[in-house]
Amino acid sequence: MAVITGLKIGEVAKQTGVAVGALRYYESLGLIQSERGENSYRYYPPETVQQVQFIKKAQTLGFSLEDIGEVLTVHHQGDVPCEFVQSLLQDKIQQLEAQIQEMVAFKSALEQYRDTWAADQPHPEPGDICPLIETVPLTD
Amino acid sequence: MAVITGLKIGEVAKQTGVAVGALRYYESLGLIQSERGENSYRYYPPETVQQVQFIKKAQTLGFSLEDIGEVLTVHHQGDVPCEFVQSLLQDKIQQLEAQIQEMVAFKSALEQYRDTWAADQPHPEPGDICPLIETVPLTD
DNA sequence: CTTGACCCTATAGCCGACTGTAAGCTTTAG
DNA sequence: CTAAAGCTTACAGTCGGCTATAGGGTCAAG
Repeated sequence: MAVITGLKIGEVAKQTGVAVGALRYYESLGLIQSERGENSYRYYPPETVQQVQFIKKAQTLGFSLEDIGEVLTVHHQGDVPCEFVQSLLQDKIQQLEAQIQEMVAFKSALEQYRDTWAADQPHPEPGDICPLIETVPLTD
Repeated sequence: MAVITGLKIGEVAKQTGVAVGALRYYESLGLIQSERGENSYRYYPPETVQQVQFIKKAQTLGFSLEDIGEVLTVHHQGDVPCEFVQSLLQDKIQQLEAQIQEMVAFKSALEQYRDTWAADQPHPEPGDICPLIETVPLTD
């Protein structure tokens, strides 16, 4: 009879700083694995601590849990997923750049409104709620 | 007997380009109001079209429906909410600026990783999933 | 033997702005 | 008259990464 060894979920939580509920969530997504004891407790192999830290590090880089799952899939296939990670990272950088550009443009637009409105109030028309906002065009 | 007149929800939807479900949602938040017929249909006064367009314009400026609700509250109190709108706008601009700065810093960090990793692969240690990501520090 | 710390499952809630669905009335066009 | 279009309520689902809760079982210390 194989005695089940390993870390209980609270120990993994303590060693990684990740909440117990989050760990169960990771497991539900297949990011980590456990063996079950007769008490139905989860017992994690010691390397789980490293794996959870890996997840945290990847999150630091802006990777979603889904991204991380794909990286781990590549890993489980016996490959070193570094190339894949690099392409994901490049994607993230490009998405970030695009978002930044959008936000900068949007901020400029808002500043334009702010400055125009500071200069002079538009003449209100009947039915207006705020004559300032009424000057904003409808973008269907 | 007062005959109930006004626009049915589908007509408002057609004239504003806002989905019927969204209009009902706005009404549930108190952003627009209707009278009910005996058939329990909503009948909107004609100015609802303008009000919905106002909501769309305010959304264009990045205002949440909650923000817009506050603006409308000021309006219903009989005040012209332009000053309030201007202060909201200024807040949005500042939040946006802060977010942009964060994203720029984050992007730089990612580019640093990308460039470092392009230069040379770190030497893998046993248990590593991706030796690249293992170089990322844990930020508890 | 009891108490408290720990574990389990299953479910709901959060954030925002909706969309989609089911089941059932009402109105309108032909 | 009938069928389609339009309206109603009420609720579930979406997105991501969790947290929180209820109602239990298990385990270690004193």
